[in-house]
Amino acid sequence: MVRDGARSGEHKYLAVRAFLADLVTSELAVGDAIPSERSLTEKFGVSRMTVRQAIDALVTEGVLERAQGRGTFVAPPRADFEMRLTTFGEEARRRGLTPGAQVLEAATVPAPPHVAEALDREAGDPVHHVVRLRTADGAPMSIEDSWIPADLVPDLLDDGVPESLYAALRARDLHPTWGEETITAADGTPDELRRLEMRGTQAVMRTVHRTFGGDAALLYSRTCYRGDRYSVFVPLREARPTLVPRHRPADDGTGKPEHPVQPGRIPEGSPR
Amino acid sequence: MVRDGARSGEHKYLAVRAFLADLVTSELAVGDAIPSERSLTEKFGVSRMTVRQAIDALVTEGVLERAQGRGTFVAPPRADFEMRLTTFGEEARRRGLTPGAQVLEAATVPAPPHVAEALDREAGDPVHHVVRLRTADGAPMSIEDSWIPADLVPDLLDDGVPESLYAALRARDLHPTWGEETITAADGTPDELRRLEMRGTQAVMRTVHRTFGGDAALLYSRTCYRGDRYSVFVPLREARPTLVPRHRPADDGTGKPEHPVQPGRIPEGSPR
DNA sequence: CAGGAAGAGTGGTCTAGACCTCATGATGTG
DNA sequence: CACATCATGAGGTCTAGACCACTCTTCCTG
Repeated sequence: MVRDGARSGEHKYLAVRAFLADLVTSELAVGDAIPSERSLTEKFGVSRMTVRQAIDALVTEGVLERAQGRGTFVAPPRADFEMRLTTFGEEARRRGLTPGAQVLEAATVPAPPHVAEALDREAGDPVHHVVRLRTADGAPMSIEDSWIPADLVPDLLDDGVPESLYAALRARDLHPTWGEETITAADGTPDELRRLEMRGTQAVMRTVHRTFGGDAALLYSRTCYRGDRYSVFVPLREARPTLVPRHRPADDGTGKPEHPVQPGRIPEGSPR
Repeated sequence: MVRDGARSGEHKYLAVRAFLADLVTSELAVGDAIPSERSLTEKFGVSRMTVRQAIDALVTEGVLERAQGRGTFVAPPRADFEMRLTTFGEEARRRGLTPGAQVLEAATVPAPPHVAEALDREAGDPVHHVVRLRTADGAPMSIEDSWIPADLVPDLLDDGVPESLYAALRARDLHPTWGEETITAADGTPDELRRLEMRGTQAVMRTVHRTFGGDAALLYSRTCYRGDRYSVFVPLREARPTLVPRHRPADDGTGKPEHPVQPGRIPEGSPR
């Protein structure tokens, strides 16, 4: 897991990987070939399996592509436009906009039932609740309702609302590792339309979002975006038949808990 | 690449992989441990590196999880709820609904400019154009505008509109491998609202979609979903700093084309 | 009984080769 | 000049070990 991220020479394959990563970012362009596996073997004085381990990592990350008989090449950057776990601020800056926020509410409160369920806590457990109007280049973009379990970051709101909730989490070693988002379209409420300064149209995009890190749910949020100013881009993978494990056998007593936070289940289904 | 999918004994690591995949689907439950690497070594009479190659594949697919010092375990099924390249019909059935379709238009026409651009063709090239009202359990769900290059499937519309466009593509060995989708929320037009039988609300979710297979764009579609009946679930990966290749150096003449269809570029960005 | 040490078993990294298939360009040959 | 052949070099698979790092259990000691 790489404890401090410091020394890259810990493992030989990491050294090779680092060399190749640097090559890709500083020397090569898309479509260029990297040095052959055997030449890397000599350059680093390692065995070919070790070189392949380094290359394999970059291939599964989508940075490189192998072509038998021809070589290994820099892959076109899909990375650029994949949906990722980012904050409103990071995303806005990436698109060349200046992000802003106006705090509408900020308090530590007992978790309402639906929040508790989403965060895998008990109803009534203390959670930080922040409501913000997000802007890009000064124009209102979305209204964001966020909840964070208070025990993870007790002092989150002590000095006012942090610029970035993610940054605050990361500062406490709570690194977001994955998340999920459910998107719907709906008519905005009069209050929302007013806050978002929408006039011609009234359609908004609503998202329900959860962020996970380590074993726990870190953040639950509901956001309402201006329909006319916001779009979401989603890459789709192949729908290959997926390996699905056998169902848990009637949960006999021997249960090994493992995986405390079972993903999914909340969204999309649950009509009613 | 596995040509026919027939012989699984071609490569030893594929045999091990197949054994483990079968184990996962038929014997093990989430959280169970698979046999240790060394015991698989004996069972199959292969070296440990070969066993690891098989396990690695399943780990990167998300089927298994390694834990140093403890073992390798069946991972919880994310697969279940990832956004994938599916058709309306498959998706509806997966949610327990009966899909239906009413063809509003079907013709082979010269590609309008925006369609040509999306499909990476010349404007005016012949494309099949199909407009359908999609229903689930009889209730209108969406209006779907689809374009497919005519040269890929010349006889697509000869016997009426196929039940499933994807199935028709697959039948011609044009397997969709990946796609992209841009989602926005907007007010439906009066015509759309009427066709979708929407009364209380008028927000719709619009998606612009492209499907790719092999080297070519196979399908371009614009769909308008009822906002009150449709939602999209998106898993989010970690936003790790991505390796970005050096920019193409002013495209000197030596250009190796490669990668004919450059992904993205159309959606989301392009403000201007 | 509590705490620590040792051992066993797991995955993680690594070697120094081997032979295979595939793509490509040079070399002949008709 | 066009086409087939072959050599070269790339990645793909595989071996039979080695030692390391980590986890868990068991057993011994205080």
